[in-house]
Amino acid sequence: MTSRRYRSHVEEIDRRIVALLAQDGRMSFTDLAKETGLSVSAVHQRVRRLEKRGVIRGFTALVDYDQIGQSLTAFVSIKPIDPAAPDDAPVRLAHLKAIEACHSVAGEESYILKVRVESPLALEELLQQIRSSAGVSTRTTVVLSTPYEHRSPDLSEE
Amino acid sequence: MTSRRYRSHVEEIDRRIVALLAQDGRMSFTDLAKETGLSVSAVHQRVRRLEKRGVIRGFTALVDYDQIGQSLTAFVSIKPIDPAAPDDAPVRLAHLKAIEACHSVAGEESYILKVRVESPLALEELLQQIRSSAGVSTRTTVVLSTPYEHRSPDLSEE
DNA sequence: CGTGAAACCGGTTCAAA
DNA sequence: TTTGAACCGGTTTCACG
Repeated sequence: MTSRRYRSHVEEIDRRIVALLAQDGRMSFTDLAKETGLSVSAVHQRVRRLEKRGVIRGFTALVDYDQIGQSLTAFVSIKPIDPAAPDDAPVRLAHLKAIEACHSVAGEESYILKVRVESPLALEELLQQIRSSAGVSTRTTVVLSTPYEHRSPDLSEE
Repeated sequence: MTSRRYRSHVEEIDRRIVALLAQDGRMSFTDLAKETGLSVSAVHQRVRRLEKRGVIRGFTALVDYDQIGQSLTAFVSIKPIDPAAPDDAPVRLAHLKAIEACHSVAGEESYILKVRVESPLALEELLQQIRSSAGVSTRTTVVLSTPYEHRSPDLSEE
């Protein structure tokens, strides 16, 4: 153990497992066992525990949405029109399937939404739905291209 | 087939497969076969083809970074200090592991970065590295909480 | 929390249509 | 492109340390 800060051995292995599964979500328990030096069933147990604790929230396929018709991505920042009204935008917007993510943020606006739609027309319609559903004004930044996305942070040192 | 626009049967099945794997990246081929009405090996072939075509770019575990020490998320918008200089920010920034995504965008700024770090101090250091590596000014929006993320768009109608 | 063995189930390949 | 069969390898559970 030569790291500057203390970290228990089990945490170290769990981080390793998480990093490996972030890199390849379908890696087999057999391969995880080889990489971590544990037995297959020990790794199996740890992954189950990580899922139950919510450290691993699930597994997903990374999809190239350009190739399946959802080729317009945008960030939509929203701001309540009535600052006194209850701030329940996330719930009010949850039914809109085009919204991939919703982040509450510090700063001028209150939330940043990441949205994916088929076309500029679909974006226009979506923005109207967002404004009327949540009682907000919107500021939209259209994505032109994405050099990279979904890179997994380095967990070896924190 | 009662959809308004034409779509071939194979496309329909591929979309179904993609949607299912976006929902559960570890779903077995056996279950995919049941859901799609195909045989196991037919589904197997289709998934392989989707991976080769790049429609499925890979598989990953969805990680709760709060629980593993990367608890500060932020969006960093960047703008070149010299607008005449070559615009190679993505390559110049690629070595910074804390940058999870890089989007080229329309509007006031040229790129939006999504970053994850351990602490405010680490964010400060990262911003300095971004500015010096890419020759840009930065505008940072700190994420306070994330009501939802990684929701898969509805592929049934596009 | 770790292990190895046993039983089971899913992945992968193949020839055939 | 599809299928089913056959084989192989991974998953899962178990009793034990």
